[in-house]
Amino acid sequence: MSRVTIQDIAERAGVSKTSVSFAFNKPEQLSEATLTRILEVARELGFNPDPIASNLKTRRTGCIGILLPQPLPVIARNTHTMAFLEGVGAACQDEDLSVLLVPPQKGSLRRAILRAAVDGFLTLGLETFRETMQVLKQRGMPFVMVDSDPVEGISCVNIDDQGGAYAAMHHIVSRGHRKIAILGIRSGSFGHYRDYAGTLRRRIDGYQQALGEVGLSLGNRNVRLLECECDIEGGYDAFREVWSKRWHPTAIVAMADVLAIGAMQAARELGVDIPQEVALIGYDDISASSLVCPSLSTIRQPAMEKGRVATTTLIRTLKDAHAEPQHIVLDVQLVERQSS
Amino acid sequence: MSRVTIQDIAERAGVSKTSVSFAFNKPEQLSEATLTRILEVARELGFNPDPIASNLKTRRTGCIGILLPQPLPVIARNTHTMAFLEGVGAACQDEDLSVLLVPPQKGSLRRAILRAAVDGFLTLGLETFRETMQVLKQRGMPFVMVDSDPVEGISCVNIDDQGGAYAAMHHIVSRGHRKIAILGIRSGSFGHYRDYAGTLRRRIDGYQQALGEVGLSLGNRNVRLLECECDIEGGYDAFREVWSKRWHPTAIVAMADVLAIGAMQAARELGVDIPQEVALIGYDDISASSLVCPSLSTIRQPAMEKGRVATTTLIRTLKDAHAEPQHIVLDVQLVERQSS
DNA sequence: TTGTAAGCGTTATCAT
DNA sequence: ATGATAACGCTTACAA
Repeated sequence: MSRVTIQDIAERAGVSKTSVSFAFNKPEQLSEATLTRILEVARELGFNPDPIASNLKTRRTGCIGILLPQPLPVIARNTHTMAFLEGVGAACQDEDLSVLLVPPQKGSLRRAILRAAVDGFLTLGLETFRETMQVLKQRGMPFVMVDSDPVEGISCVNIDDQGGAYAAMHHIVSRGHRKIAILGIRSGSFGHYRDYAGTLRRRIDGYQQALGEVGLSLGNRNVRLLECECDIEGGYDAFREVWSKRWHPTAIVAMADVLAIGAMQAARELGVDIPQEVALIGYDDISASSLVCPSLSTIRQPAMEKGRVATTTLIRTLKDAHAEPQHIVLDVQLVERQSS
Repeated sequence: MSRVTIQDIAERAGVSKTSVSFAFNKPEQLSEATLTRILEVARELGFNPDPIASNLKTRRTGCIGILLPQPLPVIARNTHTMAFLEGVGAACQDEDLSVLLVPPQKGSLRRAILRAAVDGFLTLGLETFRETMQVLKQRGMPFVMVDSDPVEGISCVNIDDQGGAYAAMHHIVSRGHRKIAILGIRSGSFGHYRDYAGTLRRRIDGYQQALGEVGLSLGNRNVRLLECECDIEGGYDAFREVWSKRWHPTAIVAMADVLAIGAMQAARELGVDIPQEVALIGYDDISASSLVCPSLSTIRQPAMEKGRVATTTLIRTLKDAHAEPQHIVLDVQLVERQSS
């Protein structure tokens, strides 16, 4: 028993393929009699229009892709990304769009982009965004970049990364800390923070700015950067590593709450008191941050809002290819809690 | 400037469409000379095979759909689901599959299923699984059901819901609690827990079993069920509601950790001590549960493993349509922490 | 190694 | 209100 097609229904109902198509897409064009007859036959044979064929013809998939910088398992572990997804979902609901998660294929985003059957892309915190942009443009597909460096002529949604990082570090140094470990996010420029781009770059800049105001700097002996896998375990490992050395910081500034929370766990295990022995501040304000003990000071960024805004921007472009590209920057906010 | 197709490349390179197709899919079939020429031309014109057209012809999309029982924003808020997704992602990586998140469209899963361009589905905690199964079968698409009632002839992955629920409630009653509030998950059978199916049904059964052993029962005056939206806020609201009444439980058993954590927040705000005044136990063991204060007793279920197993099962079916349907049940485990 | 030609299952255009 | 027919852009026997 091979696949039932529109053709089968047409024959069986004694009408043309056009009519069958109408029955599903523009029922109002059909007389009630034929409509019900067609639907009846379709139900009998268990027919439904093939979405792929339909996609090909209409050049629409009803589906937007989120281009992920890392494999799905890593992404799913990051609460902040999930909050972003929440916003995306909210914006998609009204338009009945589905969301395709597009991680790198065999390590290559290029492949992944070229194979994804979607109407448009959201890119999330790309490092290699120059190259990726190229591929996206080549596919001639609308896209909105989130957490990358703004680019002329392309819609971008960002948060005030530098301002937030400045606020975090300022908070720390203004409390007198002068021995500071920064838990960074491991990236393609591993070991070379000077080569950072996008979000990472701006955050480092913000940290540097606040450090500079008290005569410190990342090159300095007393300010150290560790680049971690961006999950709880990454932060956990980082703290243990830091504490295994002779040099101990009096404060830890993490580029993500997940890292801070991991560090907190390690600290607890090692009997290191937070905030007495080490002050700790994160970035993101994920929902766990207010729940942990001690509660985590952090920089709140509107992750969900970011997802929502990026998605509505994309949808606008989807509907009107000539919509003006937007550059949007969302505000962040220092949240002081117990960990600092 | 219209879309560049395989035809254009063929003409420009002076070869047939076949050869161009080979260049991208079976390069080894081509002489080095023609291969490079074709690729050269393709690069020049910025051509890449259209995935949708390719999907139609090959009847493969390289994409599996996760059928979600609720809108995406709700799902994204649930850490447990995200852990599941982590497992799905892990299993997809090797096969270069993407994941399409398929929430109900205009409230209807049916519509969503029929429009999704995927190779197979994972269903997640469906309540109306009878009807949904029907639609899935109609589409003739492989699928694996997760967290539903097992069905003959269809692969299902479940956890030992009843055993876990029994363990949770047993833990509570064995500590002497006789006034108990259960925070349930709001479902289609709202207000009628006797109509529950699937996971909810089995958990309720497990609770009942343990309650029965000490002469209690859900119908009882001192065992109350509240049905909550399954997120932190839902648990928060529920606790406030419970505490606003004259009747106060000495223990709260939540069907999900997110609910328990929400309740914990409300308790803190109201100055209610956990576990002194109320003992609290959850279900799932999401990552936040070990981090909150007091840390949350719960039933650990292998969410990620569930995702991984379900996905590999689906992949097996994808590769061999005649693979034996599997019924898999994963174990759970009581985790005693401070909240009880 | 490369070319020819027949689909894949729809939708869209233009008639009638 | 309904039908004939040509796309949509690609893959794949089969032939050369």
